[in-house]
Amino acid sequence: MDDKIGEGAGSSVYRQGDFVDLCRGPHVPTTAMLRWFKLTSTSTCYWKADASRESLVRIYGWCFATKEALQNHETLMREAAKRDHRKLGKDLQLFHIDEMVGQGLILWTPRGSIVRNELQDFISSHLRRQGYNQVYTPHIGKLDLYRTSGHYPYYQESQYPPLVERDLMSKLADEGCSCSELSNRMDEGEIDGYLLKPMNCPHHIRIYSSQPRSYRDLPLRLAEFGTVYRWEQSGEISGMTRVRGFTQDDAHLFVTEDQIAQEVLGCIELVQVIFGTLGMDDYRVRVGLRDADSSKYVGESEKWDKAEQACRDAAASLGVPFTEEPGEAAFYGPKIDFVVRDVIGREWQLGTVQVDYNLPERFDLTYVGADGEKHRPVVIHRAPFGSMERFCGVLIEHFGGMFPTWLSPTQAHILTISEKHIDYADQVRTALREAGVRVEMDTGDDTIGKKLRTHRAMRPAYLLILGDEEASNGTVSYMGPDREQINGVALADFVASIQAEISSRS
RNA sequence: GCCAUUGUAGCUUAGCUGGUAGAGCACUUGAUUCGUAAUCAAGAGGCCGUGAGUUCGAAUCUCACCAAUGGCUCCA
Repeated sequence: MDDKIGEGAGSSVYRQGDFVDLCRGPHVPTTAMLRWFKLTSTSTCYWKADASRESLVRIYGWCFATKEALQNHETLMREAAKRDHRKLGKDLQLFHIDEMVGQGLILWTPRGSIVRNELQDFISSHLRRQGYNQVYTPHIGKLDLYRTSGHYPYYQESQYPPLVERDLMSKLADEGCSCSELSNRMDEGEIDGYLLKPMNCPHHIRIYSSQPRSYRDLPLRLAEFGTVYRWEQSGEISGMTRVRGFTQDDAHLFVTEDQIAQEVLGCIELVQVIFGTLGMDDYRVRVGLRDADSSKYVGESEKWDKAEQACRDAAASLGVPFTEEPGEAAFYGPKIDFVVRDVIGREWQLGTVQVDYNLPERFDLTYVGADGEKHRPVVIHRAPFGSMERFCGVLIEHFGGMFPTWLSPTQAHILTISEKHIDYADQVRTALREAGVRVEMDTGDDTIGKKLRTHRAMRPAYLLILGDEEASNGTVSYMGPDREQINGVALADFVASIQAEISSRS
């Protein structure tokens, strides 16, 4: 009780029949209020979340005061289940996870790759506008790089174990080196190996240090859709939202101290633009600070204080409410996270902006100031989408698989009434393709009813229906994203309007 | 990783207390050429997650492993 409830803080006790519960509450005054209930699942958990203790059975259910409220909730949950990205990902052929490839490793299929590419193009266009430089770095790096960055000791449990060169391995085997000895000698830096990169920052930092830098070069903004690998416990892995290999829309901004506020703000504005375009307005802002257990973090306390204050100031200038949460910081610095809620109420951390005084120190980064002296830059880490995998997973659910036209894997599906209309359909397809529209065509011998049923299921932005009427007048009839039907639009007009819709990303 | 549940064709699934598999959709072929959410018919497709064990005999029972789902813990 002492460590759960702080000194002087209030506590409450609830009673229901013979059951007495010490709980923050609130509880309902009486279970008589919960007339309608349904048990939904059972699971286990541990007393005080300690896996070494015996497990307890937990029973989950829904209860409501009225039958209608319960039924409404059930309907809502059924609708939410239909939007599950794991289900839609399979039905709409957006991605595949293969047992033979491995748990938590996403295979992007052609349709899903289109969505990802469109998103990447979208963000890249904003980065160019904001003066970012695109870079590419490899997927592995020497262990020594991560010893310097601090990832190796501080982030070890989240990493795949190091790769050791073949010759070195056989030499160590000849010497009778045991696995635990190997591991110890790697920890002590006697043996080097390569690590699958868990983060992109060390590589980007080495690009910074590859040249002498002047204050005139700053801010230097290095961006990469960088793929990283993290060892997640098998039970954590889920669909696209929690995986072992993922691509961050990453960038590292090398700035002077007085550029921090402005650059952090620039990052946050980018996040807001992106969320705004995609209609994601159910998100909250979290300022992640370090907690009392200082062994989890690298760097000196006064640097942390400065960085935490910078994050607070930036969040405050946003004009949206934010929470400060101790223990949510990265191991090298505090951060501002954008947390979105999915259709079933789960929260996902997507975009993140982190202020880092520590890595510049560890890598001895410098720039020459106007005074001719060497100064230490500050690094801002930022990933407005978080990772392409998680972001696409959340987006699939956000849109229920019905992507806006610019993101839609196939933007127009052409359906013919009969084989008489194939020639005209070909013309329509050519016109759309030349306008850069992604088209699919069904000239098969199914009835139009069947074709509509089949193609609607794939959720294209537009369904075009072509028959005698359209072929003889050079028009199209279509159902747009709202599935309202519009008939007899001149082909050229339709092409122009869909093209405008796509290029404006509306 | 821990606890629980689950694993039958590309998808959704039937298969009772053990006697080596059925269906719908999708697919292929043929017929049909059709105006708004399933045209008709035929065909093909399964070592029942993997490996052991019990048994005369295992999709079915036992064990181990793999994977998924729901939680716990952790995270982008």
